[in-house]
Amino acid sequence: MPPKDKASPSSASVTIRDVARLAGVSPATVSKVMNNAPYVSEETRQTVRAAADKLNFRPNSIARSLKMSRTATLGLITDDLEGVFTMSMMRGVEEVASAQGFSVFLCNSYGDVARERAHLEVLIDKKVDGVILLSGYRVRQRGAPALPLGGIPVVYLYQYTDEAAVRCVVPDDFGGAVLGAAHLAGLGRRRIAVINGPAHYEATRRRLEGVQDALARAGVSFDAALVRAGKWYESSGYAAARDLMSLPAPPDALFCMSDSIAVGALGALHDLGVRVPQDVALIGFDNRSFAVHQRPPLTTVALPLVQMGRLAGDLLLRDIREGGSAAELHRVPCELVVRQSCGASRA
Amino acid sequence: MPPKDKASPSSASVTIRDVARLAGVSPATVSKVMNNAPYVSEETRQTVRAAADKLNFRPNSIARSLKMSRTATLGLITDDLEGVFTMSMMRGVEEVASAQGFSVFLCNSYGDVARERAHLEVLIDKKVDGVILLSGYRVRQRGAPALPLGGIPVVYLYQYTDEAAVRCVVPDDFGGAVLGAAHLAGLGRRRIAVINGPAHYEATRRRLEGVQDALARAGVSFDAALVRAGKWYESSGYAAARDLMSLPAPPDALFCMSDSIAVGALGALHDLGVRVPQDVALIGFDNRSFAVHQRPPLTTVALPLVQMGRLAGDLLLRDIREGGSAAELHRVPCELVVRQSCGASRA
DNA sequence: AAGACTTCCGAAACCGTTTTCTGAAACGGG
DNA sequence: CCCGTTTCAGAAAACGGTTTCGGAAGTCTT
Repeated sequence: MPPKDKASPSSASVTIRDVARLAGVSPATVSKVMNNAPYVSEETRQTVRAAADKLNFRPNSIARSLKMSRTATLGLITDDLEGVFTMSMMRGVEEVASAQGFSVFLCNSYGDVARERAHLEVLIDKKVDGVILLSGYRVRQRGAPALPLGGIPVVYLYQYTDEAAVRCVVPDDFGGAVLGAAHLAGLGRRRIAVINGPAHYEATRRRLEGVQDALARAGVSFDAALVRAGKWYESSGYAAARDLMSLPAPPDALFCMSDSIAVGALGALHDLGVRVPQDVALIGFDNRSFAVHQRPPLTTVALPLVQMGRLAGDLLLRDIREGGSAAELHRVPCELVVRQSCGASRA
Repeated sequence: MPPKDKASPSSASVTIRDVARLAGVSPATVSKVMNNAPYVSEETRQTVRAAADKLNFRPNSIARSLKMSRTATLGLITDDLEGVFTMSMMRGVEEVASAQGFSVFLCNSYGDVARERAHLEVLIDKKVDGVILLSGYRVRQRGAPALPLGGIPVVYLYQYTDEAAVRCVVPDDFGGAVLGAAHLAGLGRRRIAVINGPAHYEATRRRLEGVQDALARAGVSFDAALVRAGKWYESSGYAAARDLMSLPAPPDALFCMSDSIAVGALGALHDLGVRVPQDVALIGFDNRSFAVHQRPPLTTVALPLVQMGRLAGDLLLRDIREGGSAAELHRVPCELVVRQSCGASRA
């Protein structure tokens, strides 16, 4: 009996009017029970609900959005979808967003301003309730171009900006460095060298300040002759480590500002025949996935990427809910993950 | 003069009626010129356009979607947002989607069926035009749960399924293995061992068939005693390599079915004092980011992740446009990237 | 018993587009 | 000069929900 239309449970979309008709009430009433609005009797509630799920009714959120002008939708624009830190942060925001019933649009700008702007316009047109600008880079981007945000809340993730009234969430580089340096000092290391990233990064500056602070507090002297700055990559770490170890009084610990640098340094130490951690302790930064697979496994300070993503999502959702938008800078604390390259194992 | 409303170029949303009023025409006409519909004079076209961008008019795509019941929106559900292969595939689909004016919703199911289902329902409610189910795992997922797709097109990415009328795109594991094995054979290797992944993976089976095929074609005999199966991880590669090299007649080449396995094997060979590539050639699979940083840099067969993503996006968009949906399985070809672990350098 | 609330429900307007459908004007052919 | 066509423009009806508003009934006060 294919002609019977009763057999198919739904197929073409069933509207609020359909369930109203079946329940013998008005569309308005159906709307009210679907939204748990007051002033509808328990009896009709039951009737309507029964009708609704007999018809397998699912409210059309497009229609709802049109009326309410809220879409329960976020935009996420990243400048490097394939960046090594990107996906963990994305996981954080996706997690809190979907937990609160929001969906997130994914946009990749490839670091191109025009593309970013285009994405943003589409997002605005699609009436997202807020957007997160996520940078896969560490570069501090001062004076970002004024974006055509349609008056919706924005938060910058892993990115600084000078724009007024936007929130930023970044890792607490200073605190992270303190953690690492204190660890080294606590293990008895006294000549602590640092192999830093490029000088123009905000992160490197703050991390360096962090080790200085921690060392001062621990009573070990900081030797400025023991710091090298270079690139974030392995080769840079390799060269710097060789250089440092050829000093008349070589260091007994290497604080590397990235895990990549650390594996480079590890290679140099290996080539030089110096033992890690017996002769020199080695610590990295970032907690990249390969850190655990080094020999010895790398002690490192972890970037709180997922937490940063979660915080960004929470801030944005709160702004959406409450309308506020103070220009706060949130530094989320790093975490020390100790493995074996410093000579101490977990308690 | 704050009371003047003329100063602010837009602020509260300007609708099609506003520009109609300013242009002195009806809303219908404005709609027509915005969509380049025929039967409107060039003169009014100009007038309307002028009014539109004087008012900075941006059409409300929610309203449009409501009427048209097409949202220019895709859903992408991944079971492992942080998976090592996920983001490259995502980049591919984002690329083609946004190039064609589509936005993509990002959903992370954590491999949890209930969560996947929940996401899917939200996507359906949000009236996405199609969805991509992206698996970060290699596991073949036969008989996936029948999902409540609301009659919209779906494509499975990096994932097999038995469901009717859905498209799948996966890498051509067989062809990739042929590439690698032929490379080894062409370099004169005769005793080629393979360190495989778990036996229950479709990928491992096909890859093994690939090397057998290539070897047969190259006239080098395939020794079944020279294959080991294990996990995808380094430790597995390490153990297998040691085992293989302790044979009375050890192999002169190791075909590792993942780059992780290969670096494990590389470690074993190093510990054993056998030289790579002089004594034994080593080839990996996947082209992971760390492959290039090995010593020697790893020759490997690259998974065509971005291309797979692009293809999935193209297929889906085509289905959306044309309504078709044949259940095709697309195997996209892998690519050999030769570095130094096999003794041949690039031409 | 009359008035003041309170509860319950539905008619209708609305959100901002698109799309008929109708009609007027211009045009062209015989 | 009259009668098809064709071009152009607008009124109005959707699309599928939410919300205001008013009316009807019921419940408490005095």
